[in-house]
Amino acid sequence: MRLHHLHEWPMTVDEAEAVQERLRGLVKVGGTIPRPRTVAGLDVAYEEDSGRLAAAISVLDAETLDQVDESILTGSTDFPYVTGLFAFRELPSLIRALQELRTRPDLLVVDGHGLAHPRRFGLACHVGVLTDLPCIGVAKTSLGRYEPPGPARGDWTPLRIGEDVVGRALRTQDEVKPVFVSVGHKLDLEVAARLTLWLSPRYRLPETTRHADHLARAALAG
DNA sequence: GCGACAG
DNA sequence: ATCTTGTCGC
Repeated sequence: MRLHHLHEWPMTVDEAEAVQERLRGLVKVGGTIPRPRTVAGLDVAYEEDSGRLAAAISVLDAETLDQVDESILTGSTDFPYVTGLFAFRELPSLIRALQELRTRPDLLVVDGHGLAHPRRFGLACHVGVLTDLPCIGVAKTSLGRYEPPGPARGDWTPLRIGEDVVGRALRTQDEVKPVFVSVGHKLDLEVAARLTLWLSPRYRLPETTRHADHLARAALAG
C-alpha cells in the first residue's frame, strides 16, 4: 500500500507537535462509505521491559466479520509515551504492517482517538492521512468531557474538548462502559458511530480491534 | 497555577 | 500498555 507524507517525521516533542499542526489541515471530515467490503483493525502490544512490541492488522469481511487478511510484525520503539503524541510511538511499526498487507481495506479502525485529540490530530487522523483511507478512532478512555450515555446499546452523548464536539461516548453493549468514537478521516461522526456499532455485535470493543489485539499479543509470546 | 492525560 | 485474585455467567 502506498503511503503519503512519510517525510514528515520528528525527532523531538516540539517537532512532533509541529508535524501534527501541519498535517491536521489534510484531514477530510465528512462523507460516508457506500459499501465497505473489508475493514481493518490496527493494534500494538508491548512488553514491559526492553521496549519490544508487536504490531498487528486484521482485515475482516465487513459483512460476516470473518478474517480475510492479516499482517503481523515485531519491532521496538524509541519514542516515549506522551499523551497527545501517541502516534509517534506506534506509527513506525503500524506503517510497516500496512505496507505488508496484501489487500487495501475499505475502512480502518484504530485503537485510539481521531479528532478527539488536543490538536484534533490523533492517531486515527494520522493513519487516515498517510493511507488516504476512511478511518475511525475507537478509544477505551477519553481525553475530553462527556455526560454518561443511557444504559442501552446504541445510546450516546457528545464528547467535548473545550467548546468543540470532537466525538461521541457510545454504549456498544447494554450496561457496559462506553467507548469513545471520533472521526479519523474521510467520514462523518454519525457514520463512524454507526459503523462502530455494526463492528461490535457482541463485545464492548469492535471485532477489528479484538482480532488485532489477539494477533499482536500472540506475536509477542511466540 | 494545578491536575488530568489515547496506549 | 502491562501486572493480577476472585467472581460471575454462558
